[in-house]
Amino acid sequence: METPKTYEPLKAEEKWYAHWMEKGYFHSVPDDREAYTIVIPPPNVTGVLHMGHMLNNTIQDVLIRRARMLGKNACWVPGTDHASIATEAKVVQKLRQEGIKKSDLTRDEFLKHAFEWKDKHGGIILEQLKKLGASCDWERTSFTMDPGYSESVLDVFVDLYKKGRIYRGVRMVNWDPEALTAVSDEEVLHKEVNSKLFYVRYKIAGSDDQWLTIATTRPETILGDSAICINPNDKRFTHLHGKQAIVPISNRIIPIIQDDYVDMEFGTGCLKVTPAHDTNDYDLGKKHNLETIDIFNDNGTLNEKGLHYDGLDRFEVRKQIEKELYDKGYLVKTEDHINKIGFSERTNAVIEPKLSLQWFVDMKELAQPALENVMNGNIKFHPDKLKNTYKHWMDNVKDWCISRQLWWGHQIPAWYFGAGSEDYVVAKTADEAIQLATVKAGRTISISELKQDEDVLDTWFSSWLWPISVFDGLTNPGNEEIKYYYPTNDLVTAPEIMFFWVARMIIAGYEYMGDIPFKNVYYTGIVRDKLGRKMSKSLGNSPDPIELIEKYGADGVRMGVLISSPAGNDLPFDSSQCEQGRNFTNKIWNAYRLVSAWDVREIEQPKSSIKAIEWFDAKFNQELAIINDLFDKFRISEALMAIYKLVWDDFCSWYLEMIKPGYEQPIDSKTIESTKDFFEQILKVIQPFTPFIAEEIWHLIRERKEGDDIIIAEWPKIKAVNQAVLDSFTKGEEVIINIRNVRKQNNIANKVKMDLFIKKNNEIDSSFDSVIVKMGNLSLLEYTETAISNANSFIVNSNEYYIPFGDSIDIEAEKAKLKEELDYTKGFLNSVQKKLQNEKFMAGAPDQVVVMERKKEAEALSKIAVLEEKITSLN
RNA sequence: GGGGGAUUAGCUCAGUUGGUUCAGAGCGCCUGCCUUACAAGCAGGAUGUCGGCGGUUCGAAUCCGUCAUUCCCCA
Repeated sequence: METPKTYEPLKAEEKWYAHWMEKGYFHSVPDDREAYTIVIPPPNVTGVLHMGHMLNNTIQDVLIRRARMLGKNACWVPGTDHASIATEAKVVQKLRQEGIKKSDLTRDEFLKHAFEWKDKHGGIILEQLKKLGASCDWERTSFTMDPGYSESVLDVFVDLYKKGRIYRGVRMVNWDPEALTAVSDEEVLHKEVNSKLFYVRYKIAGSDDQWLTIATTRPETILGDSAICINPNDKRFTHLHGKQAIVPISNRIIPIIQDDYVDMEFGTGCLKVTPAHDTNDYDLGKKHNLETIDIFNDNGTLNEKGLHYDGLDRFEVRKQIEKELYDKGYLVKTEDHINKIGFSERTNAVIEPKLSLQWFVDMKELAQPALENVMNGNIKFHPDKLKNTYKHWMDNVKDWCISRQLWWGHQIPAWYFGAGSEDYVVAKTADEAIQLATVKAGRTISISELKQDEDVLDTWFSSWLWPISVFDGLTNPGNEEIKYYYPTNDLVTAPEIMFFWVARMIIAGYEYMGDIPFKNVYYTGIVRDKLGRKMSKSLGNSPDPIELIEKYGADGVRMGVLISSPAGNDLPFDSSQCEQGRNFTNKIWNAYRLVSAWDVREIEQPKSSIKAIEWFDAKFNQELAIINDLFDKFRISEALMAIYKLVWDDFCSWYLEMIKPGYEQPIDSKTIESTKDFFEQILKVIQPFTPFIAEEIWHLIRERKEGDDIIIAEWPKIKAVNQAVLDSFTKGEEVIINIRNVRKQNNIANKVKMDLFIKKNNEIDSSFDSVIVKMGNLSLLEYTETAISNANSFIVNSNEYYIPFGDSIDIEAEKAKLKEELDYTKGFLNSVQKKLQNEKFMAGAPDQVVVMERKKEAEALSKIAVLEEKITSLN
C-alpha cells in the first residue's frame, strides 16, 4: 500500500476524535494529581460557531492539551449560556413567522416554545467544537438554566438581597424600545451619526417679545421639558435670572434655572432640561426638584403627554415637529451635527434613556477585592496592559441593573402581595415567600395573593457564577469537586466582555468562595477581515469555520488562527493562514513518508549522522526550553512559531537532509532509531497545536500498545544542552551556505560534486567537516597552506575557503566582491575604534561591553588582512 | 470631553534592566531549480530615517517631552 503524497486530514480527524472519546481521555475526576482547570466562556445556546469562537477555543485546547501532557489532571468544562435577550429575540421572530404573537401567549406557553427551540438548536455549537478537536470534558457540559444552576442563581439573588446588596428602585435605564426591555450600560454601543442640531426659541414668560434660544438634537422631547438651564457665570443671560419660559407648542410655563453643569460654549448656552429622557437632565432634575414628564410609551411611540403626537413613533415625531416649530416661528435654524447615539447591542434599536423601576446590584463595595486582586497580581492579565482599562472601570463602577423585561431566563424571586412600593418579599420559593410576606404584612397572605415579579435576571447575573456553579459550589458548598477544581487556572476570553463577565466573576469569586475564580486571564483579540473590519454575521465577511476545517483540516485551521495572534491583539484573519497551517501538516506528513520509506540495515553509522544526531539533540533541547518559557508567558503564537521553525527548518531542512542516505541506499539502524526518537519528541511538542496529525503519525511511526496514545504522552523533559555542539554546527552551517552560494552564482547543479580547500589562518573547528562534505556534496575537503588560484572563494572566521572551478571564474567579479566586503569591514572597524577612542565611552561603559568592542576590533583587523592579501593575489 | 493602548520591512508582529553585527521572525515579494519525502516543495536574495521633532546619555527602537496618526473604553 502506498503512502499518499499529501496528508489527508478528514479521515484521521474522525478516527482519532472518536478514539479519544472512547478512551475517556477528556474526562476528569478528582485524584491525587494537580488539577488544571479551564471553564469555557459559554457560547449562546442557540449560537453557531464563528471565527471568534475558533480562536478562543483553539487557545483553550492548546493549553489544556499541554497541561494533560505535563501530567496534570486537565479538566475543560464546556457549556452554554441561555442568552436571554438574544434567544428570546430569535424565538419571538420564529413565532412571528408562524403567525404567532408573543403577546398572545402566556408566559408558560412562550417558555414551552423557547425550550423547544433550545432543544432543537442548542448544542449545535458544541458539536462544531468537536470538529475543531476541542478536548472538553463533555460529561460535564453545563447550561446556565440547568435546574441546579438556576437554583444557585436564585440563591445568590436572595443572599445579596438579604445582605442589602440588591435593591429595587426607579432609575434612568437604557431602554430598548424594540426588545421592550432595559439593557445594561455594557449592552449599549455608542456610534457617531450625522444628525441635526435644532435651534428653537422659547418665549420668556410675561414678556411681549423676549425670547431665548436653545439648541437640541431631540426636538420631540420639547414636550417633556421641565426647565431651561443656564450657567450662572454666563454674562449673556443675567437678565434671565429668576424668569420663566414658555414651552413651544404645549405652552407650559417652566422655570429658568442656573447650574454650572451647562457648557457655555456648546450651542447657545441655554439648555433645555428633560428629566425623563436624558441621563444628565435627570440628575439636574433631581438636584433642582423639577417635574419629570415622560412622553414616551415603552415601544418608542409618544403617549398622551405628547399631545397631538400621541401614538406616533419618536422619529416620525421629530420630522413632524420640525415642521410645526418652523410653521409657528419657533425654529430659528438647523445645523448639521455629529453626535454619538447609543444603540442596543442586540436589536440595534436606538436606546432611549428611560425612568423605570428596576432591580440593581450595589457594586461599590463588592468591587473592591476584585480590583485589588487584579492590581496586585493575584490574578494575572495577559497582556498585562489591560489592567489599566480594568482599573479605570472598577474605580468608576456603577450599580448594575439586573432586571430584564423578558420571559426567557431566571424569573426574579421577588413576590408582591400588595400595591404599595414595599409590599414585596424576596424568597427562593413561593412557600418561603408566603411565610415572609405574612410576617411583613402582619396578616396571613395566601398563595393566590402572591404575584411573582414578571421580569427575569440579566444573563450575566447567571454567568458570573460560572466557575463556581459548574462544580455545584453554591448548591452543594464544599463538595469534593469544587474543592479540587476551584480556583480554576486560566480563562480565555475577549476583552469586550472584561466588564460584563470577567470582572463580575472575580467579584462573585470573592463573595462566594472567598477566593479568585482563576489565576490567569488570557485576552484574545477581535477577529477581523483583511480590510480590518470586525467579522460579523451582518457584514457576511466571516468564513464558515466548518467549511474551513473541511478544506484545510482542523489542524491547519487551528494553526491558521493562532499563527499571528498575540494576546490582546486583533487577529486579521485570512484563509491563506490556514493554508500555511495545512502546508505545515503536509510537511510533517512528508517527513514521516521519508523516514518510513528507508530500508534499514545493520551497517556502519556514518560520521555525519553521528554529528547530526548530536546536534539535533542539543538543538531540540535548546528550543524546548524556549518553547516552555513562551508557554509560561502565555505567548502562544510565538510558541507555535518556534515549533514551526524547529520542525520545518531544524528537523526537516537540516537534520533529515544530514542523515538522509543516498538514493536507494539503506540506512543504519542506529540512525533510524534516533531519528524516530526525535520524531516522537517533535510530535509531542506539536500535539497541543495539531493534535490529529500528531496522533496519526505517532501510531504509524512505531508499533503502539493499546492506550499508548500521544494525547496522554508525557511532555518532553529538558536535557542539558550541549552548547559546544551548537556553536560548532553554526560555523559548519555558515560554510555550507557559502558553498551553496558558490553553486548558485556559478550555476553549478547540486548533483555535481565539488572540491573544497581550506587555508587555515585562524582557529578552526573541523568537527562538522563530515557534514559539510555531505551537505555541500563535496568530493574532497582538504586543508592547505597556500591560497588556491583560479577558484571561487569565501572567508569564514578569517579562514579562507576555495572551490576551484577551472576557467569559468570571473576574476573581476571576484575582486569586486572582495572589495565590497573589505569596504564594509573597514567601515565597521572605524565605528568600533571610534568608540574605543572615546574617553567617555571607556569611562562609562561596563567592562563587558568594552571587552566585546575589543574583540570586534581584533576580528575586523584580521579579516581586513585576509581580504587585502586575497585582493593582491588576484592582481 | 475623560481615560487607556498602539505606531518597527509590502502584511502580521517580536525586540527583557538603554550596550554582542540590534534593526529581527513568519507570510508575501524577487531569482534559480520539477535535485526520488514534500512545487502544499528546495536553494538563494532584497526590503526599514524603528511615525515627526526636540531632550537626557559615552551610547536610544528602548528613557523623557511634544506633535501627528490610529484603535479601544467611558461620558
